[in-house]
Amino acid sequence: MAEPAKSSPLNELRIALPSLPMRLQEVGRFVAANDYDATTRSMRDLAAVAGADPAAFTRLAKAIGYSGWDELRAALTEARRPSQTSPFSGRAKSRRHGPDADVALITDKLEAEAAGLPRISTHAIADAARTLHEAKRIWITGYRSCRSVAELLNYELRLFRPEQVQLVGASGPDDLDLGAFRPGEAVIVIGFLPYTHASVRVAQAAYRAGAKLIAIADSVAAPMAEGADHALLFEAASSPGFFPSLTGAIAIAQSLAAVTFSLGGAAAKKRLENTEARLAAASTYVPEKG
Amino acid sequence: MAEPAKSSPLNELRIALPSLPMRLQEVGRFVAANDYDATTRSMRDLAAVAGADPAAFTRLAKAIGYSGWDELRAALTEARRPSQTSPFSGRAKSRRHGPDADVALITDKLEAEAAGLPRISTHAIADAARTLHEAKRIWITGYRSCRSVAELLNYELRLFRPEQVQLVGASGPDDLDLGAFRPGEAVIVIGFLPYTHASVRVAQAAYRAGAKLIAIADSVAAPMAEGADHALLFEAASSPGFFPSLTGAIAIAQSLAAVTFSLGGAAAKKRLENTEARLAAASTYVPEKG
DNA sequence: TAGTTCGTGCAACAAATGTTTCATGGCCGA
DNA sequence: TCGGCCATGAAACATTTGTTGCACGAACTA
Repeated sequence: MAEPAKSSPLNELRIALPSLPMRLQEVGRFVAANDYDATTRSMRDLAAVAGADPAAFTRLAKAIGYSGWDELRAALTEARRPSQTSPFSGRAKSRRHGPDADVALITDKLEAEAAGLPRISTHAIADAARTLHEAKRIWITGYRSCRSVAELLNYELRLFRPEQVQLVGASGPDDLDLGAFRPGEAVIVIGFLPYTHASVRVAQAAYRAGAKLIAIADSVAAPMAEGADHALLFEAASSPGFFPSLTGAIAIAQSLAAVTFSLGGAAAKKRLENTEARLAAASTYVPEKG
Repeated sequence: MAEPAKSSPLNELRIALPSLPMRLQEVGRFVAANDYDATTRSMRDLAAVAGADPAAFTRLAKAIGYSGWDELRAALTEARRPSQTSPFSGRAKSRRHGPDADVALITDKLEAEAAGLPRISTHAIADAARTLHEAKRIWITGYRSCRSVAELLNYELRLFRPEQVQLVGASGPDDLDLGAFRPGEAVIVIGFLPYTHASVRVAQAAYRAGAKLIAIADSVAAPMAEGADHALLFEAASSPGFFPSLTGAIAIAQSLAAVTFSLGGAAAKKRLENTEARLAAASTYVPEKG
């Protein structure tokens, strides 16, 4: 009993998938991966592309609780209906109690974050990327929740500049790295209110060492942004009483990496391809099914 | 001759409309206004809704240059295919050279990400949060770039449930943790295309152990989302040639943490306050200046 | 080992689809 | 007013659709 929410037909399919016979799993995955074609093409067409028996689709539909393929397809069709883009469009925002309160809370949060993204200064990011491009070495710092942003940046930059990018504190105490800053290098510090002492120390160390400083922060008043060569600002403030939002910081980090890669030109592309080839060779990834 | 650009079937229809017989105009307008149903429902269904003769649809198709209704519908279907991820397709996207190219690139990226955020299923997040709330223990997994999301989630959840949240692989090889999954616990897996083998293994381990599985992924077709109790989907596809976007995943993670905290009520609030007090006492943060 | 169940492909089935034909009715020009 | 033309709806058509019954083979049980 207590079905876990029959929300969408794709969901039901996904949930039931592991307990299905092998061939039904195959066609089920095919439907999940090509749900648009599932709603528009005929069963036999799908079977031909998927390399399966037409009957399998009927059986699949019945296996997950529908009377037949027609009914499943109708459900998929309704789920994809474009006018349904915002099922909450009413925006009643009852906000009172019950589960709806939580939903409204998320909706508000997402909308606020979506609104904040376009406010990011793209020119500042482009300038900062140029600094990164010219840097002999790149240090990245982030503490507490900002550590996740720092690590993402570290990961993406290392994809095409593996030897020159390093996370501060990755291979020992931070203090060791702080002494290693040199002119011609770039230091990225990520942080927002309340600011950690450690991040401020990094910023100061970068300043003293004559390294370029790029601050990703929530305010020009942030201590680590003071005197930074580049200040990339995002909006962290969100629904009161909750953790600040890192969505903007992540968006900045990703854009920064993308532009830096773009500036890297053919050389960066080559490096990235090498990295990807190495990962593929190690069979890190699940092969895509044609 | 000299067709005025056969861009989209809807366009051809619109252009040819005035020169058509009255009843064909009616049907044509109906198709233009309900093109989604035109691609999914049958000709007779449409005729019933439009209050017209089924044959009119065939005649309409032939009147604007198609061999029949099937061919027109196929054209409409292709025109609506979602793989053309750019709803802004108009977008001249000068993209030429110079510094403006980079700026335009970031702007596009941010806009696309902002558009993707409201499409996240808030109900699914609320449901998943309820599962987390009831879980005796919470495991979090993410590899490669998704590790940053996993760590953010780990950080935020540990703020108010320190003893019950753990990053898979944080204290030794992953395999040790995989064997520790138990019924009544929750496992969160984050990943997108290309999927790592490791993340799929975690999902399977969770399934076998009878633990609740929450998948944060870019598609219902993601291997780790199969059979998951909750699938939270975001859009990772971004500007071609660049890394997939994690903005959506971060937004989901933050919302999940926020709602879970909200469900925790007074107890969670108390825990969070304790944690904050401890951090402040260690003078981790720079004091705010009044 | 023998018996049973279950998954799977093939082929035949009835229903539904798109198309065509035909008859009707209105319109315009002679 | 008559005759040809075209638009239109209804019905018959061949095709395609989704479905189901059946047979074969693998996996499991006793």
